[in-house]
Amino acid sequence: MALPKGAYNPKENEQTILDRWLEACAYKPEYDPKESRVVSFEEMKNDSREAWSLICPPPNAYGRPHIGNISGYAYMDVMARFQRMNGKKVLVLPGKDHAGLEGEGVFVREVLEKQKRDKFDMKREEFYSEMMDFFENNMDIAMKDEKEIGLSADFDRDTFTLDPDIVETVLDTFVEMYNAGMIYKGVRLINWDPKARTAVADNQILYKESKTPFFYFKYIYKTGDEKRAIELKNEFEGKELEWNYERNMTKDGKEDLTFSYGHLDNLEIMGYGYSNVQSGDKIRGRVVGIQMRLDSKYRLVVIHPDYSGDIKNDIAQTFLFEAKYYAGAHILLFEENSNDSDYTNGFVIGTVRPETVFSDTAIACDPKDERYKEFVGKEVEVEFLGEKKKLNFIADFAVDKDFGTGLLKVTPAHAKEDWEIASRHPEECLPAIQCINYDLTMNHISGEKYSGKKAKLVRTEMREDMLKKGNLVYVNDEYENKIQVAERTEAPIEPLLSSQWYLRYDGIKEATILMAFNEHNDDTNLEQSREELEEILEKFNSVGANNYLPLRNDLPLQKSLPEQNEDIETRTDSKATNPQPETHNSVHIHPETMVPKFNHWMNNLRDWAISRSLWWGYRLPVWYSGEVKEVIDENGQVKELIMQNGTFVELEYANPEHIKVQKESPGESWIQDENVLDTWFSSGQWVYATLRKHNLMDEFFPSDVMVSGFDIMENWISRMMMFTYFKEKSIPFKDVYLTGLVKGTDGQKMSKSKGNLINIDEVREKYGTDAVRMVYYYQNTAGADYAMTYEKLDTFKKFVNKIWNASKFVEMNVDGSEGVGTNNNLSLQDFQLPETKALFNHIQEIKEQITKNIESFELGHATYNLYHGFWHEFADVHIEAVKKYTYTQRDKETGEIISEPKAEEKIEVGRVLLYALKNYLKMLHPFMPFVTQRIWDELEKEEGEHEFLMYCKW
RNA sequence: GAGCGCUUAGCUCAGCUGGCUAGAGCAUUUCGUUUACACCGAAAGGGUCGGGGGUUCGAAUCCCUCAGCGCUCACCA
Repeated sequence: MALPKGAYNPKENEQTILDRWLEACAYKPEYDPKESRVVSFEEMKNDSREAWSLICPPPNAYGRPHIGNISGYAYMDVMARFQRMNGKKVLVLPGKDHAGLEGEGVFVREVLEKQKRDKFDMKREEFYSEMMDFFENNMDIAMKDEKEIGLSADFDRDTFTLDPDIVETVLDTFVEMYNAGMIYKGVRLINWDPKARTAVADNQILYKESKTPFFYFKYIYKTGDEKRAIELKNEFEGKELEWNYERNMTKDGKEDLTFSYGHLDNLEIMGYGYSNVQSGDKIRGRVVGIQMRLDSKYRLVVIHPDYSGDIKNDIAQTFLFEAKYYAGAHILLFEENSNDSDYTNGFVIGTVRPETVFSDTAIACDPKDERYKEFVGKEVEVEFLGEKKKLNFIADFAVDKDFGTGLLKVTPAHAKEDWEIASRHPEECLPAIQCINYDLTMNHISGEKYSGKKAKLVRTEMREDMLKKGNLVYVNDEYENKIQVAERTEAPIEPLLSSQWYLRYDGIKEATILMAFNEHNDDTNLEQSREELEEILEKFNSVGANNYLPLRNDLPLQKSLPEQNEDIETRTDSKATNPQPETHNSVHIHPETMVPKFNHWMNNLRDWAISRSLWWGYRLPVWYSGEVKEVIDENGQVKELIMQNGTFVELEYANPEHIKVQKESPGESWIQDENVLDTWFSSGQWVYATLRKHNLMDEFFPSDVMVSGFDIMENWISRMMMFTYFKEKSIPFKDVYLTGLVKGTDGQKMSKSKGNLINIDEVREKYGTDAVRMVYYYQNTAGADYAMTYEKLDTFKKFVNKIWNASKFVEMNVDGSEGVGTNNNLSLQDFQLPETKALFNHIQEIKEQITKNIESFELGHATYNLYHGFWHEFADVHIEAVKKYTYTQRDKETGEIISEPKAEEKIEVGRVLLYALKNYLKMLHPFMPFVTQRIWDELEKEEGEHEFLMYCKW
């Protein structure tokens, strides 16, 4: 019964201790610390201890948990052990994630490709079952890591996202949401990867710098006064005029065009080719053209008689410059062309993709743009390449009046931004028309000449054609932009229409914003006030989603967006008036600074595309009564057809003869949708899905804390809140602790190429698990990144050893002493000596600080208190101070005994030392479970002190 | 472009709602100790708390502004 000599050896002790905990089932809520045994499930439920639960975020089960996952376990474990020590019945529920897209990717790469096999040679069932084997194998490895870092979780209840019970819950939710009108199928814009022939998610897109010709083309618009233009031409062609200069404008930067303006009779005059004109001077120049504007005003264009530049090109650029100030201007060059089509006005629009013009459904301008005001809300008939078509003219805040000519062609089928504009103006902009096929050839919508040709080729051909037909104004060949490229294939993304399943967030979104509502949510952060949100929610809950929401259809949700120029004065302190939410129905995010970020995300939520064309995951519980295919019809609209009695008819999403949404097949002839659900659809249900599976809802729901990396706060935390609200009308958890990013040994972001990766086995072996854990906690704050450096590891290895040695000292001084007494009931009155009193007080103070810090999730502070308190106060000050009562004092030179320790004093010192040590061990235990348990094992227990520190009273 | 954050000792970082001479670890220098611990102890040096301005009796801490860096989102027809 004595701690062995020498330094603490973690390797020798950790496994033994871990095995004892596991064998005793000490991690399970069924463990009864009073009787030190495992009770039945029913007994556990009747156990009156307060329940506390934490559901572990499931790591991707295709490999070992990474250092970030493991750091998460360390945080979770502190909380769990702390709660046990405070007498709670604790459930820590671990799990593993199937990681749909990524999981399938890893399996295909790591297993199939190495075996030179192809997914598409396999049957779906065969593929699925092989993958399941692969995952099951990996899950055991992952669980080993969880155990070794000391995570005190109920490993018997480890849950996989594809466990049958979980699948049931997830699919039930899908059906319920569908029935509530929240899940719908619709034709929407997707990011089409033409190389992989699949849709890719927004976050799998990269942006690549590229030089693309930028076309300014004209939608010819006849104003009916072309005759007047011809008269002006005849009157002024080639004449030299003398006119009064009014103002001089110099274009900044590289393009050295100089303009001047003036009047002659009733005609405005614009001259160029003039420079350094003095105010008030007369200007003389030759008329080269007439500029017409959509409001039918005319302007003569003149150049300096000595001008020797490239008139045509200069005028084109002049025109662009002008277009910024005068809508729809058009210039006639008298010497260049006499084709009548050149006398027309038009809407000039810039684009890098003229081939999509055939899909335009509207022309949009900035609502603040005075130039086009008179056209907004009207239908205009325009001409392009000799064809007439009608377009709606709309105003939308997404258009910037200062960019280009301030006009935007709305092409909902082929541009994301346009799709969004269209969704705000469905009447004017929809249905979308698709003119490009999935193989990037043009389809029938683009007319006979281009149909069947590659879109890129058509773009070049159109340049010529537009010029001939008077539709081309100017091309900037030096234009630089960023094009979207698929991350995997590097193929340029083509936005196209395709049918997808979507989840509409209405109702659950408002609920979630309210859940996280706190003092950070002032009016500047939220589109809607708390009152409005509550109103929406009340409506959502009282009438049911189906009545509240617009019916499912393939139109995007109509939504009014706020005016951009809100009065900034309203920003003032709404902070003070915002009521704090009730504790029981709100989620507290730590650190609070993440809340505005969270709100930003929530306010910008769009309908979520939940289907993925994969095999690994939850296949959609959707059934079709016949074969389904997607086509582009004669009007360019993407439609799904379904085989009915031998012919294809249009698939009606609301027709139960065509589609049924249910878990079981409606019958043999019904065909199940090929897609699986996005992984977040299941992880978003993780809290209640796991607790339901284990029949623990009554006891442990809602859970207490969720620990997660801050990088998935938006994707995961918010979805758990939304799903849980939908399904349980409750918060999923009370607190969210966000962890930062673990950086490498050199303080840089960990990456294989930098060679700064941490090998967890190696580090644990060399420094011990307790030291590794301390590095995660020490001086770290929620959400902050931190580096796992060898210096820090070394520091805490030494700290572990310091605890070890100080314990040996205490042991030496209490061993055999009588009357150490009931440590749990000691008070200041039990101590007489100033040194023992001081130590006793120190323990009270530090305990108070540490308790407060753990409860407020300030683990960095708590470990700082512990490190500093144990080492520099307990060991360096207090232990040194009491030594004089326990040592025989000798004269340094002679070696003669000066004084002997007094028995009474020695006992008192022993008592306070043991008291201090035991309390420190308890306080250290949640952070450093192994070494503290090891030392605890050596100490004599008093009544009420449990064999396991995690069940000792805090 | 928008949102959020960071900038404190040579290095890595704490410092929460403003308050006594601004802290820790590592590193550096000096001294000490071998009766818990050399994986030790005592002490020292080292900081215009990114720059500038403001509020205040008082600011690293609050406000404004500038600069540099980082993350996230959106990318401009």
